[in-house]
Formats: sequence, structure tokens, C-alpha cells
Amino acid sequence: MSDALSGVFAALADPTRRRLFDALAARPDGATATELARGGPVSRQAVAKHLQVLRRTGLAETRRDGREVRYLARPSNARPAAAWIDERALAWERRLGRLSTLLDSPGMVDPVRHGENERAPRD
Amino acid sequence: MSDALSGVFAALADPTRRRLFDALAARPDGATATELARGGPVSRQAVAKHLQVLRRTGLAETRRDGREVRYLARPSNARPAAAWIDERALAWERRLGRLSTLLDSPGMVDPVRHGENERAPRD
DNA sequence: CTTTCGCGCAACTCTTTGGTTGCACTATAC
DNA sequence: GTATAGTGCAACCAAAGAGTTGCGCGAAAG
Repeated sequence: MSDALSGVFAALADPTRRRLFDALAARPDGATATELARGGPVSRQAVAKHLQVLRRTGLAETRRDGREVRYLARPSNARPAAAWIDERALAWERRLGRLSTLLDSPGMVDPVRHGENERAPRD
Repeated sequence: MSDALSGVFAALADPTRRRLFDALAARPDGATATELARGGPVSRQAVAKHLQVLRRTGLAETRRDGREVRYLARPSNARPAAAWIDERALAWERRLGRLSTLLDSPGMVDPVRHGENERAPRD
């Protein structure tokens, strides 16, 4: 995790952590590690580790309330990561002259597309 | 890397791979692993591995040209990841906007709806 | 005061991953 | 033909990461 961008991307790369992040964002008052672990398949310590990762990357912050520690989501701090992606995607599509943008969105890419030349299918 | 989203996030989490992705996106005709490795600190095989990761996650595609393999960037396929982030950030900011409708958000489904008892009934 | 609950820390395992080197194959160049 | 440049594959290594269990400590609850 060298820079902040890598931290955010790495934090969101784990499905469990994303699910935890969602659960956190659904609670305006935040949640504790014990709360989030109660009912899930992972242990409380694992949840606590995930929450610490989120806090370290700025995607959550802590607030002490008595003897428990509430984690609050900070989804806005993930926006630079989304912006990074959008910049590239936008730049690329602009370079293609926005003509392939329409027919180039089958959702996923064809894994084995060797030998094929499918560029510039203009009109 | 269970789902596609995790794949994209994990792929972009590495700074070397992001830099490679940028270098790829800067070349409209793509580039080969040997080309990208020439001048960089990492070996050709390491670059090839990174490119394969990008290809597996849909962020790049390959095109055979004689005996060399050119990789072409596909930044548009990273958009779902950016959209995932933006959805959360937007939802959060919107919720901060209308504090009165905090308690009833019928459109929002709660991922972890275990036996939660809401404490701290702040008046 | 004693018990209980929540939290943090530490150790450990297993898997993934970013990186290397070496070798074999294949298509171009001479 | 031989030489050479570009890939792919495999083995290997070190570090990180996701998960677990166990234990100790401090704050509420009884």
C-alpha cells in the first residue's frame, strides 16, 4: 500500500470488506466490530481487522462511546479512486472519438480475442 | 478474486500495475510486454504477469501481431468499479442531506439484518 | 467486590501475490 | 540452414493478507 489510491483500491478488493463497508454505510450511527460480527460467518477479530483497514485507508473513522468503539463509514473518501478510473475511461473514449463507445459495452471483455482485428468499425 | 468487482479493484490496487495500465492506455496501438519492460525497473516476465492480470480482469485485451503479442487497454471495463464507489458516496451524501428521513429508507436493503437492537436513543 | 462484556494484542496457519531466474518454443532475420 | 529476438511456462522465494484461537485488560452491570 504505497499511496492512498492503492490503499483504497486494496481495501475495496476484498468482498468481505466491501460487504462490511456496505453494512457500515447502512447505519448512520455506525456499528461496532462485535455488532457486525454477530450473525456473520467471520469472527469478531477478523471484522475488527477489516474495520481497521477501512479506517487506515480513510473509508471509516472511529468514535469511542463508553467501552465500545463505533465505526462510521466515510464513503466520500473513496471518490478519488472512482475519479481515477473515470479519468482513464473518459480519456480513452474521447480518443476513440466516442463512436465505439456505443457498441463497445457488452459488459465483459472477450477473454480470447486473438488474431481478430475489430478496430474502427465506422458505420 | 471472487467476483468481477474484486478483480478490478485488486488489479488497480498495485501501483506498478496502475502505472503499466496508464502506459498501455497512452498507446492507442497497444504495447508488448517487452516494450513496457524496456526501461522500467521490473523484468519482462513481471510485466507480462501484470498484463495477464489486466487481461483476466477485462482491463486489457490481447492481439497477436506476428510473433509478438500486443496488449490494448480497455479502461471502460473499469467503470462498474467506479460506479460502485459513486453509488455509495452518493447515497451517503444524500442521507446526510435529509436527516429527517434517516429512520425510514425503504429503498435501501440492509445486508446484515441480524438481531440488532438500536442503542443510544439520542433525543 | 465480582462478574461480564467488549476490545486489543499476539501467535499461528494457509493462501495469494509480486518478483525473480531459467528454460523451451517459435517466428523473424541473416 | 543458423542465429536471434519475443513469448510462454515453470519453479522458486519473500512478503502480505485473510482468517483463526487464545489471553489479558478495562469498563459496565450485578
